[in-house]
Amino acid sequence: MTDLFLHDSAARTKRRFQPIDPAHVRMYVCGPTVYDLAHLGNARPVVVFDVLARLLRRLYPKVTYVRNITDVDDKINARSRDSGEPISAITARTTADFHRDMAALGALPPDVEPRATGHIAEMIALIERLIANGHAYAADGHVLFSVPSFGDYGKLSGRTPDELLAGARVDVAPYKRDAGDFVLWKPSDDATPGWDSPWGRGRPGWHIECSAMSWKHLGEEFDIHGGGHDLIFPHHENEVAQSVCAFPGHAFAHYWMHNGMLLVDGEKMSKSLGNFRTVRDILAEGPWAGEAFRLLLLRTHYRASLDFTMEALREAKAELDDHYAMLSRAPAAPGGSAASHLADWVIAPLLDDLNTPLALARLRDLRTLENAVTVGGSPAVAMERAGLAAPPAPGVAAAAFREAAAVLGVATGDPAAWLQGGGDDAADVEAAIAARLAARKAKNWAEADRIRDDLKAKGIVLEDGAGGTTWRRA
RNA sequence: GGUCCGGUGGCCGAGUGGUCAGGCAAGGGUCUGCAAAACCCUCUACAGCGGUUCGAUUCCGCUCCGGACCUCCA
Repeated sequence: MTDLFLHDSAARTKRRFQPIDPAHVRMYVCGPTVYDLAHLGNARPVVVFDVLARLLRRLYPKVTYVRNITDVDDKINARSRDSGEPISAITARTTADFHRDMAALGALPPDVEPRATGHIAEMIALIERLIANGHAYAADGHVLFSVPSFGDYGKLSGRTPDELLAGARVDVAPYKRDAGDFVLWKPSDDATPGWDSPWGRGRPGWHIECSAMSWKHLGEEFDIHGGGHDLIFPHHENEVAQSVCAFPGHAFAHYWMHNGMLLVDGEKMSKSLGNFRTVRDILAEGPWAGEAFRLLLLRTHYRASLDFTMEALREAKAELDDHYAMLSRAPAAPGGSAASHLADWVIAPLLDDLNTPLALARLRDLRTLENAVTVGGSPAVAMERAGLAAPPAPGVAAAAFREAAAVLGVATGDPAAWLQGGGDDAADVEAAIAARLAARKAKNWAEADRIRDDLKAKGIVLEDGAGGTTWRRA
């Protein structure tokens, strides 16, 4: 395997990935604020960084992937006020919903999933350091980060503080020394969650939690920080400011990765626009929908914006149908070096800034190769692309497919379950197939076709192959 | 208004200074009792206008269009 290259948002270019410690790669990704069901846009970073985590685990002996849960936030407080549901109930339920939805998308859990409310002490410690270092000040019950105290402020998002202020959409609070200063800690009234602190009972600002949790679980400096593109400013810009100023001499995240936005009808899906669709909505389409949506997400490069359509979801399902059909008919074969070599060929595009669309195209070539040697046909074109001089033995391309697909987290399920699951009439289908076989032996084509049409009406598709008749649900 | 990203064939979507992306859809074919599946073939595009170059879809400039960010956001 060759080197891994990642697009670094801070450098605005692709950089060769050089881990701080090759024996232990560390990655932090911004997780959800748990006050509502995850929408489609929330799923994109989860799936994208799930693939990156899988890839890193293939390349390095140890990977620690941290993704937080934000369970203290004014949106949660507002939700509780509106609905009357206790905050703890909202966050517990929404966290469980999030876990279930992301599992349905085939996303493996992160190694550590810290909760903001479990890291209040670390946040306070961080704020105290910032005050001691002259980068923060208490005012009117608040603690604010002093933006002018950090010369590199704006470097990540590529703006100057002046530019940022030019279009600011908010009124400047009177207790701010500088209009760009942002809140680290704010006072809570009796009806609002709060923790005792040197500045009185209060709660953290939005950005300090990620600085605290990444510090606690990954240290002052770590390899990769990920999240949605819309988080670059202000969230990540402020995180950098907090962490670098709290720990002078440390660079915080070495690589910043941001996924593009998911659009619906050409516009960003967001709660404020009210055009969001939940992951739950998609999962309701059928047992296939979670994996199909995952594939849909990976069919577009992670940094490009992606316009979601139901048609694209159905196309992704059709692609999985074909993948699983191939896997179900391919003979078992030992992995071996031929298979590993082919798997590496599929995985290689991922080393170039996670080029999942190209990797998926090569995965299809593996399917073509296996089909050609298993079912019949010419493997020539796929062979040429894969750089093969001779067709692989039956089962080898399928073994390579499974190995590569595991890195993408796509088509990793049981083929029979995918193709034939979702019903309890399997025995009836088998009986009908046997009856049709008898009719065919007797050259009673009318009866054979009647049985086939009968099954088709029930959503069962028959396929007569060299090895007998197989069936699947449409 | 400022900053940034992008416009690839009917649709989706990689990539490249000069010989192939790929998928879906469509049409044709091989196979099949007929189908289905599989495989093969066809469909040859890079928003527009300039510039650099022997040569530009690829680099540069301008224009048009779309999107994101500018202290809620994945």
